[in-house]
Amino acid sequence: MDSPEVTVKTTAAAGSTVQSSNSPPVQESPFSNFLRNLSPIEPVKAQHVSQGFLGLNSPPLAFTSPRINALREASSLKRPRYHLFPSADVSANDDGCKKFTDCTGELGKSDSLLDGRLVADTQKDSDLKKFVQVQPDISLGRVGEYLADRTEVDCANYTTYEVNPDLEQSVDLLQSSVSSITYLKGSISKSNNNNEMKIKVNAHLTLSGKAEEQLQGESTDEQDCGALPPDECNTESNFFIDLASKKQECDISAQNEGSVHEGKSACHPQLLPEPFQIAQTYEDSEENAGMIVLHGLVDTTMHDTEANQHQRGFSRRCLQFVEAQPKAIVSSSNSSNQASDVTSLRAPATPAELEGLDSSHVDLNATSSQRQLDNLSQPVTPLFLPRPSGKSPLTISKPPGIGLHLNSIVNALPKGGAATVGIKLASAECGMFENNASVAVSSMISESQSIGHLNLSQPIEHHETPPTERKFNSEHADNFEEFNQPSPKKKRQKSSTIDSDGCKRCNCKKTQCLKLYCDCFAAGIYCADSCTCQGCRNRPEYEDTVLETRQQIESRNPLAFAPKIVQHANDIPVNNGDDGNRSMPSSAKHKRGCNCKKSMCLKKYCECYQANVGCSDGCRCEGCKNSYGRKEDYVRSEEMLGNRACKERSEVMFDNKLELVTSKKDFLHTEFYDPHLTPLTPSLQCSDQGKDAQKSRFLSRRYVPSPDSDPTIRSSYANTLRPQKNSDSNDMLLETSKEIMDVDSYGQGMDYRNEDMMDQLSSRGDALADLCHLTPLPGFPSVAVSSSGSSKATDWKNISGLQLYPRSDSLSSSRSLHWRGSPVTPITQLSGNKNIQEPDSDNRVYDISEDDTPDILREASAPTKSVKVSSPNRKRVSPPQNRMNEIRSSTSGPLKSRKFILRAVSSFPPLTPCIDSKGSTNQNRSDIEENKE
DNA sequence: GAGTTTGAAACT
DNA sequence: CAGTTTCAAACTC
Repeated sequence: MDSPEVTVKTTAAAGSTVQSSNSPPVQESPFSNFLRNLSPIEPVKAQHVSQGFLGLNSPPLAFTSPRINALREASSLKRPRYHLFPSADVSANDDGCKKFTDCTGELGKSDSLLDGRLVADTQKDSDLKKFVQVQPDISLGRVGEYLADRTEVDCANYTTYEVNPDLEQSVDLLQSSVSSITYLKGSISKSNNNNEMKIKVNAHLTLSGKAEEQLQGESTDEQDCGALPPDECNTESNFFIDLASKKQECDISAQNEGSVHEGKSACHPQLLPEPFQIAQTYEDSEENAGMIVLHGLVDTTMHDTEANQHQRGFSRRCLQFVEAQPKAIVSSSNSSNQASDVTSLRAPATPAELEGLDSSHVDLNATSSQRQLDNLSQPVTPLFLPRPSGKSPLTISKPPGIGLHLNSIVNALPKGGAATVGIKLASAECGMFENNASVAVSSMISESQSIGHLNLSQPIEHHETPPTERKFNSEHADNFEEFNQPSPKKKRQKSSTIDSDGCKRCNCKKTQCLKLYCDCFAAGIYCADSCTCQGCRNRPEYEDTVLETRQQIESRNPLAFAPKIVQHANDIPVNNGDDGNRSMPSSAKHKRGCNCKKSMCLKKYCECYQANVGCSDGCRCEGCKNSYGRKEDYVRSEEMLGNRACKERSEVMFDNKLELVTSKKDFLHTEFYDPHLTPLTPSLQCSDQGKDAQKSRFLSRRYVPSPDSDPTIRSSYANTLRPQKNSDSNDMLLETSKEIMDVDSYGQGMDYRNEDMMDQLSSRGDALADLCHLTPLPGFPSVAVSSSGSSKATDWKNISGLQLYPRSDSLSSSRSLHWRGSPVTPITQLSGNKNIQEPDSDNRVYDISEDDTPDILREASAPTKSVKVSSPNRKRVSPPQNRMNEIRSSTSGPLKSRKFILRAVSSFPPLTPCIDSKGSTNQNRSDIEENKE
């Protein structure tokens, strides 16, 4: 674990571009050696395992929990991730959020809320400052950065934070003596009178010091409403930010960097690689409870039953399978010894506080926005993590997903414009028990990404939801739908399946809501009161039954609960739409594909269409006229892309190799160590596809509100990406990063993330591109695995990156990153690596990312896309979990290839790209902003 | 709101 | 794996 921390720092530094000067020695020594010694694959596994289950450093206590808990965790764990993604999406996509907000005033409010709140609470800030003063090294600075990014704070301010001499020293110390570690946690929670926004920030800092020091500080603020605008008070939201996982920090930081704009460059990414876990939980006292958890890493230490309980409390309606959330929560709450808990902030406030601590650099501009957001009460910000490196804050855990359940998507996205983030989060909370894997990943975020809305949370207890909140939620939900779906149909959905809250509501009569026929069940959420189902057993009361049933279903089809929509590597924009607006979320596609015969994929009978995704090669549809993209077009585009991608990649690689080397080293460190933490980030970092982006579609968009609704986002997005496609490697990177982000976002959150990511990546896009090329990470087998739904916690943990998988689709190059996260991926990579330049590679990546299970299966398979995956028949094909595990663990066949790759890479770590990407982000961001404007 | 259509899920 | 049945959403009236 020690090493990871160090690596993180180094990576951060690299990201900042300051790499060479500051961290070089430190960075390389521990990690590089380690990496060199270890085969690339192995390290990843080891870390991965440790993190996943054990929690980063945390003791296995959490795991010790009874089997029952374990089961839940397995499923629940995934869920949390899921949540994470959404949140991550939000956080990561700050820019995107803004854009989104711009498009929809409400959304903008939500964004502003986070920022504004943060800013608003000066007191909190003071508290934070104190905390910070006590331990300057603490990663909190990162948080501040992150916040700053959100608020568009000057980088300089962060730099002060980030560049803590202490940290650097600590790094050195670490090198010299790994044994000593300082662990810090800061948890900040804030509760509002009416609405509770609790943000707990647990920052674990590991300082390699001679002596081990544990600092604990807790501060609790309950200023809330008083300080905050009354609006905020309306809803209760709990944010938990755990900065526990070091590894994740790297990823996050990299991602976050994107958020930081120009200032980033100035800022030095020296922040320690501390894991961040940010979990946001929204509770509608009434009905809705949503939690978003961002875990870079899962701290086992953090796990507490309390956390679980807490969670449950929050997610009333949602099944709680995720470990991550609980952990995060627990960590914040318990933080028994290790961490200092600072509770006080509302989500928004926290960032501000953090910033304030350091230098109060953060711009308070957000305040105005804050107020706007206040009403929302939904914490959009939740997920942000401050980056160690400083410049840009962070990355957000990507949503799990990319792959979103259709259901989840529906729930999460569509309705509220303003609350998009919150909504997403809520959706995730709501339901998603998805597969273990899915949960873990997303998530997206997200996993699959989605957040339960207010309704989701409805616990039995909380049936009562204040009308006001409900309205609020419903409104958001509506917005969401608008985004996702064509305006005309929105209404329909609302009336029928989606309830005011934006949550699904079913009408099952014979299945007791325990089969996939039930949208609620399929989405991993409990049925709500609004459901008109008969004999419903998909309720918290029947949790055991639900879990059992789920397991059964998963046993038959591991991917049953995995997100149905996966992002695609290809970017080819598909505007098939009848509506010009409706460009496809090109990058996304339905995992299994549809089988429509009479609807021509123009009605919601078609799952692809329903998800606002174009049909792909996996579809068996007849007479496809999917407005989001026809199957035919898809196939063609892919063919075309394959060739182009190869060429581009090869070119870029050569150009950028040199530059990348340094950055890569850092990156590798971070990745290896961090992979677990932030599976999502990798994808972002490595988006190979960026290159391919041209070809590739914009999958992520699908998550994003429908183009129609959200022109701004798209436009910015499109602008940034497309124009640059072919030109420079940097451009490529940017594009890729964007895509990645989209993918990552898991759908909804994706866009935002992308933006951030872009920013981060932009500066070092070149490096990233190279890396991508150089280190063909396998897509994300892991993701696939996770999605596959290994219900088991272990799998989930291993897969931690699952959420990422969605992204993986988009990014071929990113594979490397993914690869880290998921051991399995390597296999694919291997095959892919050889042929990085090969045309097929794109496809492969694509496939990997796309398919949940397929990846695993593919392992051995050659680069060629696996049409199979998409084939409808696959439905039940999901690979056995065991197998997946084996694959992950197994180093045999794949390993060889991996080793080969790694060695080559050793000179430049695949990870480095991430850093670079981060650095680049700034530029990207600016671009994005411009586009927005 | 009732009835029909549709395609996924489940079953054989 | 293919074919059939069941199911509930989507859709129409």
